[in-house]
Amino acid sequence: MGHFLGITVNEKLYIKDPQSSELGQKIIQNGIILIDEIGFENFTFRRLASKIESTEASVYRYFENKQKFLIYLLNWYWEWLDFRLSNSTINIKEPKKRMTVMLMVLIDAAKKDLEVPYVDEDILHRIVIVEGTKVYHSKEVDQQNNDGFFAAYKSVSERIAKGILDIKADYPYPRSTASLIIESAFNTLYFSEHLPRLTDIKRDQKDQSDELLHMLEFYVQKLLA
Amino acid sequence: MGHFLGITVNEKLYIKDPQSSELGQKIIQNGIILIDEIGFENFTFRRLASKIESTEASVYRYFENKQKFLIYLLNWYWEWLDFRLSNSTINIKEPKKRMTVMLMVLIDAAKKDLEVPYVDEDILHRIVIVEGTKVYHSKEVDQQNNDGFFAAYKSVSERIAKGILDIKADYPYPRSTASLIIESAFNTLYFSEHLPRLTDIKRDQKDQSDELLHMLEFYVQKLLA
DNA sequence: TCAAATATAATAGTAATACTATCATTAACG
DNA sequence: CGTTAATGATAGTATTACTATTATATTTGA
Repeated sequence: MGHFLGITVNEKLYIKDPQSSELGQKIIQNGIILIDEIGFENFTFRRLASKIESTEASVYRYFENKQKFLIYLLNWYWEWLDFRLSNSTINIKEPKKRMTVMLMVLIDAAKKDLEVPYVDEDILHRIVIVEGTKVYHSKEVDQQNNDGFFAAYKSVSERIAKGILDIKADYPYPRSTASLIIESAFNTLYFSEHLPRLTDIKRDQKDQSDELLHMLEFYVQKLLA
Repeated sequence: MGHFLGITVNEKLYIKDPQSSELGQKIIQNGIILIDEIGFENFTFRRLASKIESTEASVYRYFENKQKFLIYLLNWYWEWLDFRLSNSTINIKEPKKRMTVMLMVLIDAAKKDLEVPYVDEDILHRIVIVEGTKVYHSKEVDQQNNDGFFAAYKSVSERIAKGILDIKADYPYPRSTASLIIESAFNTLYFSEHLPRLTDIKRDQKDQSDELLHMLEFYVQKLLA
């Protein structure tokens, strides 16, 4: 079982729980840094092992392969985000206000309420933006979905869908719109940096996340009008 | 330069124009089929060569590597889609009607108006849905963007953004919304098949693309209200 | 406290991948 | 008819993605 204040990751994603040992935590910590630095396609267990001054074989004792490792990290992120979404809205009764807070948490503009020493959540957030959709766009998606690899992502999505229905109970597309909001948030952050012609949010402006929040609120408000 | 009724693909994406020779066309045709069958991660030039009874070295004479090959195929698709969007709306003056037609073309519900013998557009469409976002989510994105690898995609997106502004000239987020529409359309088709809890559109229903069209029209109508 | 179990390190090895190079053969072209 | 261009055949290299084996250090618990 996973550790540390409740971030539990699907057991099928690892061979030996990396949160349970020092080496495992170093793998997580430096894996996040390395994937962010060189990108997932260039990332190898050999390089990671060398970075942490361990061996390839040792890393393989924790994770079957780098794909599972990435899914593990993303799962960790979605569990963490799901916790933060839950935690930050627990005392807010008004549906629209709840939605605003969820959007803030989603784009990471809210302050962190759960810190784990071996996970840099900001770097992990970047990884989720860049590599997030790769894991379910594979030939193994159906098998992996059966194994519950995407449960945490679906939980986040359903939480937002529920927030939509709380605002407007007869809204016809809560799930699609929830996915749309999540993907729009991430795409905007990525596009503003790399493909600016695909978005209206500028990278340079210092209140970028304000602008993004306004846009997402605009979407929600218009769609649920 | 590219061939066949105007599908021209960025020259930097290939070493030798595959549309100009029989072997090149076989590479395109069977490459599409093979990627669809086994997925891009399992796809290799060796396997492709064996499928077309040629050699790895021969395939490498056309494309530098499989990543460029995928970008080539996606580019081909975006050029083709851009042409169809343009072609199918050229005589429609009413902005809302134009948008509807564009949405229909986007989800492939409209009949084809340009057929190329060595490209199965339906299979290619599936590849775009599954592998489409992988190409720009890489460490090379900025260099590749400079080289114009995503120009065709941006052209499609801008065409839709323009369609949005034609309906409502002061709409604040035309580009983001255009991206959102494209990605929503593709995600819905993928999710309905593999991660149905992330969408409200069911796979089984026989009028699936009708439902998808309705949803996209709902989005456009609400957002531009 | 000693023996046993466990975790990691060190090393080696294999099959597949992602190419590059060379040379022979065929087709096409002027 | 001779030259050029395209493809095929074959081989080779570096890297990747693992698996296996043995040695050593650490922890545990009887």
